[in-house]
Amino acid sequence: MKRVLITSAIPSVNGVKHLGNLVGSMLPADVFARFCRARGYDTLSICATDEHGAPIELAAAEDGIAVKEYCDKWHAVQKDLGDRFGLSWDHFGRSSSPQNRALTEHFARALWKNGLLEVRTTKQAYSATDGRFLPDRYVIGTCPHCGYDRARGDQCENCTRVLDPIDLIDPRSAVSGARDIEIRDSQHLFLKQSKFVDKLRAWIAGHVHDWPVLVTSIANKWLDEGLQDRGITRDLEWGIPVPDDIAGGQLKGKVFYVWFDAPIEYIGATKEWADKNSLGDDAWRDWWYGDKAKDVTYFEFMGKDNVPFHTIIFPAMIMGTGEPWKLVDRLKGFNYINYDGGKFSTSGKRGLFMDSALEILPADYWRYYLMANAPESSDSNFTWEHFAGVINKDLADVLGNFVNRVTKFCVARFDGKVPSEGVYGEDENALCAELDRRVAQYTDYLEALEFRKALGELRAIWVAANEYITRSAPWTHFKNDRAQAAVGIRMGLNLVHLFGHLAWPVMPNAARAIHHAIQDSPPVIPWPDEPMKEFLDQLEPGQAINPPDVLFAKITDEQVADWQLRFGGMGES
RNA sequence: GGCAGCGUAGCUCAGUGGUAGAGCAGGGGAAUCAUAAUCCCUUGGUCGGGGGUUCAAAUCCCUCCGCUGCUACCA
Repeated sequence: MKRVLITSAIPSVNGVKHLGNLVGSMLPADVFARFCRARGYDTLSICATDEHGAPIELAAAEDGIAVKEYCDKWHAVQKDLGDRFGLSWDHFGRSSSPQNRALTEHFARALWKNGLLEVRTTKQAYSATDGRFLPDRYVIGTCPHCGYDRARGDQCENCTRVLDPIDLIDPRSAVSGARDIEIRDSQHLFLKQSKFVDKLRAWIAGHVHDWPVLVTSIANKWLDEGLQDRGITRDLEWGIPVPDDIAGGQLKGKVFYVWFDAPIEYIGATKEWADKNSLGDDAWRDWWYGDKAKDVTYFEFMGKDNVPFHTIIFPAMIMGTGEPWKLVDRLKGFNYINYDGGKFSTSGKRGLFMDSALEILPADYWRYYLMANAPESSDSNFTWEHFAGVINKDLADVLGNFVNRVTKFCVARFDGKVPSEGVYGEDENALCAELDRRVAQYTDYLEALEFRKALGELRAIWVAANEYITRSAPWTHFKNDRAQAAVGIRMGLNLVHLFGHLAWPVMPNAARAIHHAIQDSPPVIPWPDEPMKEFLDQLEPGQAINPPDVLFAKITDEQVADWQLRFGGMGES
């Protein structure tokens, strides 16, 4: 059986994610995972919260709670929102887990043993008032180039020049405002990325045809600019401590850089999953390690900001262990979705976040819209008018109304049972032939991770059903040829049944409601692989149906106006 | 500054050498089962500007303009 491993870039634990975060990683990963399960593949879908890094430490401090407590709280919130969005992870882990700590230590030891890590002394900003080293971006001061007085230590926002905290005039702590910034020596571990350039280049060259241009161009850009060795430890309290047996204990009290342990958490979370279900070590290792994992196809989903970490640093780490860990096979990167012409912003609370999205509409509305307009070839733009137009036309009018008109007619004229009279003729054969093509195309697009095109094809399938029922016109035939009307409605009901199957990866709840109009559905609604002539002729005549209530309520102009007001935006960023 | 992506119909986007496309919006018609939902026909573009290669360019090359992103301690 085909084995498919799916990971989505792990979201930072701090706060509720916005729709931009969702559309580039978690949502497409879930649509694909559901599709794979529907096709009967052996599928493992993994995500987690990324719980390390200076911003998280500082956010906890701001809330006046311990970092552990902060992470517990927001992990639970994100898990709950994921569940409510229908994200069907096999496991939603935590990068702070003991499993990830053990694996991170393992990776570091293997890299150390292979001579691919080295200790270097770096100059770091330190504030005695804060009692801590400050990451570059947490030192602010006056830009030496343009005089902007709130330049960050890593870059001046005003003139965009890249800076070093040492360059700043009148430097101060962004945490406390303290001015006692001094530069101290600090020792850190560096990953000798420069040793991997040729290997990485060859590996990436092998994927120019199955990765998006976006991904290979970002990866090659990093290689072309020359890979610098990268610091993989930080002077922080919260994180995975560097074990004493590395570098003779010189790094006591330091933790690994968040981007060192975060990708390892894909593996860590898989071990968490195995442990939680008492499956034993082989259960997780067979997905990731050695010969048993060779038949696994590994898919990663992420926004473009994550691409360098997944095409350069993490692969270098894996290659550097010299151990047979799985490298990604298919890397799907996404651009950004903008909100009313500006950026989504977590800190600026601009845009639409997962919790408020669910307050106003069910998850499936968002799932459909976001995948149908996924930012695959370039950034895309969310506007309330466009959103309402798509939902109303595609979901309410084309799909929802089809289900409604067919089931209502069946109740009114055929006693709410699948009619038995008549036999399929030329029109039905032609429809089956068309749907054979279209369903195959839809399937191919999903296999190819072309979500926007896939959903366009799904929509075309719904349109084909409306065209058929118009040609078939059972409401006309009913008056003098009941058998002819029965054929149209029987096919109509079979089409509704088909829609329940086809929509499930994208809209699991709506798909279930549609399927329920015909009959109960299994937990995983399987993919309709058989010829349409068979699939669309399988409902038992005489079987009772359950006409649903309105499946998709239309969005009114008043709602659009209300939401625009409530969620701000309107072009300002 | 450097690099990358993008620029095609009013809007959102397909289209990598061979007669400019889809959906939505707009216009006309049909139908009346249905959430006034559907179906058919249709208006609409010198493919960001300019130059070049070619029998042929939205597509390849050069150049300019615009938007967006990245630029390694924000993930």
